[in-house]
Amino acid sequence: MTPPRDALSHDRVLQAALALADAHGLDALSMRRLGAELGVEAMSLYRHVPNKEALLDAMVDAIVRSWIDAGDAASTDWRDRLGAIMHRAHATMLARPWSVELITVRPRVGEGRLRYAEAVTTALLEAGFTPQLAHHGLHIVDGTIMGFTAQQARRPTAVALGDRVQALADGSLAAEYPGISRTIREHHDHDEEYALMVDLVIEGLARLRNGEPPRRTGLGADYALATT
Amino acid sequence: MTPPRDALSHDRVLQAALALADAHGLDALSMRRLGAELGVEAMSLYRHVPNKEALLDAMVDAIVRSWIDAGDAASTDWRDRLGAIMHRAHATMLARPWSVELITVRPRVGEGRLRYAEAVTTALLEAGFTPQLAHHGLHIVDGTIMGFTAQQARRPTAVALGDRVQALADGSLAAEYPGISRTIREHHDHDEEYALMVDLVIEGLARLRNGEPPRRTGLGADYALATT
DNA sequence: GCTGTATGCTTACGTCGTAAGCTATCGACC
DNA sequence: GGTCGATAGCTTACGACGTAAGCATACAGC
Repeated sequence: MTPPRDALSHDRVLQAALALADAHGLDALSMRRLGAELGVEAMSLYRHVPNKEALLDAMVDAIVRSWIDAGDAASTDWRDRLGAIMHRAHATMLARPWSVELITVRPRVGEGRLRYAEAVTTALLEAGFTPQLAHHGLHIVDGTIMGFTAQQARRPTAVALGDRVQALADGSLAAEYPGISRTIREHHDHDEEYALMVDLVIEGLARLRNGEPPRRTGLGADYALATT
Repeated sequence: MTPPRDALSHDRVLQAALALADAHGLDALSMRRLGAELGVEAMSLYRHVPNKEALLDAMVDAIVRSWIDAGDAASTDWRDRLGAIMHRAHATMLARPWSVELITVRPRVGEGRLRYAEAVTTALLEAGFTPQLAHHGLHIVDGTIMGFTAQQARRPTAVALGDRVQALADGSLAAEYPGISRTIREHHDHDEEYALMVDLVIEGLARLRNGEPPRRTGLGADYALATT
């Protein structure tokens, strides 16, 4: 009945999943609905994808793959190479807010993640970082990208219990939260702020490479975990 | 039938939810199972919790609340105060790996999160940061905590497609991923690495406060998002 | 003792991921 | 050209899930 021209395939399923998440969010991505979007029953998808988990992993990898770019290696300055990757990662994740949750949480490593890790690692190694420090650097860069972006993605939809955010903004909670009340109304350019953090991290990495001894902070205090 | 001594309450439900997640992970936390754990039907929980979302939010807030400590304000050095908070946050999240996913993703702000944000913000303000910079600083600290911890929590369970991680470790993929292959075998103390990043971030913040002009990295390149 | 209110239980609905098996199409070969 | 195996999609079904609606019980205040 269905002409083989619009036959399913792993890639068509993947693209449709990305499109569906883009259009209606991650919660809307059910196998049934995804099938419907492709004019097909849910179970038909299982001919091309082992299960939903694998599909999510493939989505993550497709996105992470776009973080690196052939042009990166052309630049000789490791700072620019790293900065470009970090900014591209940030921009692509924010363009699909649902991806933040997926990427920060899924542990499965695909081709895309490996290539991204490789790009960051070699940039550091070529810049003269020891293997040990390059390893640390990868994790620091990785954590920076994910953490800042997740925090930023969380913000627009942030709602405090009982509209406390509103109360903070108009100053009526100034007694209880004086610090936040003073800062919350600052004008705020998110991209600018991210650029600030990227520079901060890259500069910090440079100092590590140059062997400047890190100053140990906050480890003296007893920060034993208080299990509530 | 049930004596009123072990009556339910919002708090008892919350504690049971935390315990259940601790024992069997977040996926095991269903209303039915949580009820069973309390010797009660699932629907009975709804007398004390509006819905599952609210319960998850309460769990997050209970954990975040433990990140700050009355002792923090005692220390005069803002670096120590910040460092203590960051290390405590890291430790408590890692003690309950399932919490990482919850905390990094949920946008709802409760009492605990507000108090944590307030603690970080006032530490920065009292250290002489401008409100604008203190605001940035809060987000940078927040991003650092979440990002690094999420990345670390993801790692132990990381599995690459077709055991590629194994292949990387024994060097058989050295041609394709030379950088990773060189660094992956480095001995690795996660807490040490986190301490490195905490110091890096705090040092970076200190420089910002002192007005050292950040060096702009990676913004020249075209990092336009490539929508796959 | 009566009654109103709080608490937990029962039943039911719609959704989810996916296992098992059926059917229909099509290319390759005798 | 007729047969046959493989491939792709469909049907049905099961056991979860969150939660809406209404019932039953048990206690507090009069």
